[in-house]
Amino acid sequence: MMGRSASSEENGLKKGPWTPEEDQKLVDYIRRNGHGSWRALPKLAGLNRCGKSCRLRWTNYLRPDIKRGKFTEDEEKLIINLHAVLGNKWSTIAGHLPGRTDNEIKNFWNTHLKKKLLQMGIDPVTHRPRTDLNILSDLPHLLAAAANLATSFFDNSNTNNPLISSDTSNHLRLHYSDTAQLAKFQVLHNILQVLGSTTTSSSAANANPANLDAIYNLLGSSSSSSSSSTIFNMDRQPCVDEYLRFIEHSRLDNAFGHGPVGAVFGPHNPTSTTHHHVQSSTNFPTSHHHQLAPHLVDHHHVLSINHPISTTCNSSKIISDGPPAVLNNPLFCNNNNNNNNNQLPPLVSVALSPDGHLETTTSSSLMSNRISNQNYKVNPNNNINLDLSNPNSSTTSTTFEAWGDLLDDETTDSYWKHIME
DNA sequence: AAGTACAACAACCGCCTTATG
DNA sequence: ACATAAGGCGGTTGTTGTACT
Repeated sequence: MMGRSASSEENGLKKGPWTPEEDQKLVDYIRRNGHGSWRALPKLAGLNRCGKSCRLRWTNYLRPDIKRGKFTEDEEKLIINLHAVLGNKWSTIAGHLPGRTDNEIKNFWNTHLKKKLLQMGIDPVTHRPRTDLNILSDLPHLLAAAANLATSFFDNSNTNNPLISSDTSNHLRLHYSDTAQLAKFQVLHNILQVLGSTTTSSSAANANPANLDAIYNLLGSSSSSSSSSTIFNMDRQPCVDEYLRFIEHSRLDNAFGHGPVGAVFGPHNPTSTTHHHVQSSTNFPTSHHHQLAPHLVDHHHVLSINHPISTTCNSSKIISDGPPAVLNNPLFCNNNNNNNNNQLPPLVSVALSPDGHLETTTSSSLMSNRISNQNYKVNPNNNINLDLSNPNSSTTSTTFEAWGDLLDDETTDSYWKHIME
């Protein structure tokens, strides 16, 4: 038995898992008559269930067009991409995966994808590097996980790996020693996020010099173990020094209230009134549900989105009553063209192109266009249409790729310029 | 072999929106 | 304009299956 007790409830209606006999009754009835009114259905079909239970059983399990079985890699990537844009809008996400139900996708996310992202040091809610305060205490584990992941992802033999784009330019074909450095840098990147994001909180202790020393030591010890390796063709030590100076700089900036890093993950400060179901209220999830990944917003393009648009997405009415609060928050913005040299780059950006396309892009593809992107096309009827026909969709930028590109891209963000140069 | 911990997932619950009178 | 019913959505629960000790 699964789920709830199968015993009769006080109203006399059965709950809990469905028996094959019940399934048969439901299927037979709907085949003959359609479901009609769900409330009336159970009686007519001879089922001792509430209509809601019948509807759920039909839509999530018995419907003939349901695809069962393991999620494919493409489906997995698509879910991650859609989640980065839509948040926990499971039904909307399900609308883009034929044959999959929202419930199935939700379960898959909670049991598989969430963990996968966490293991990579990526916050599954924001799709940004993890910022939880345990990250420092979890450093050894994270480092090991990152190294393992990076090693496997950058294995040349793994051609299906989402971190490796289809291009053959050897951008990402790093040697093992470099891979290890890459992994460390990824961890450091996370640490930086933590340091920056906690300096305005009561946990500012995380940014104390002792922690910086610890980080420095971490890298220092590594430098002696692989003396010849370099990071992206640069001497490591100056780079590390620069990185740590950057941390300090960010920290000090924040202390005086004008540093960008510390507030990157701050409140979204929504301007809209309370919306319990954001799908009918704004064209972006609100901070109330923590569904908008702040990094989705690209400051460079945000201004052009600053007009009311009414859109529908997968038949759910979405009305914008002005730009989401985060769009007005420079702290969530890319730094392509601003003076926040210290701000970390967003992994994915949302942009409205001149011809009215709402696009999501990775930090690197903003510049290099090397990786294709999901396109949300706003058609004349103001319907957002996720273009899945894109032949490059199998190489669509994901958080994984974004990380790879993030470390690979030498031109996208002045932040990385600042560090690397 | 038995016990324990965890993963998986169907099903439920409560809340919200939409439809209808 | 309002009340209520119905449908839909997202979060959560609780049992089963499996891996591990």
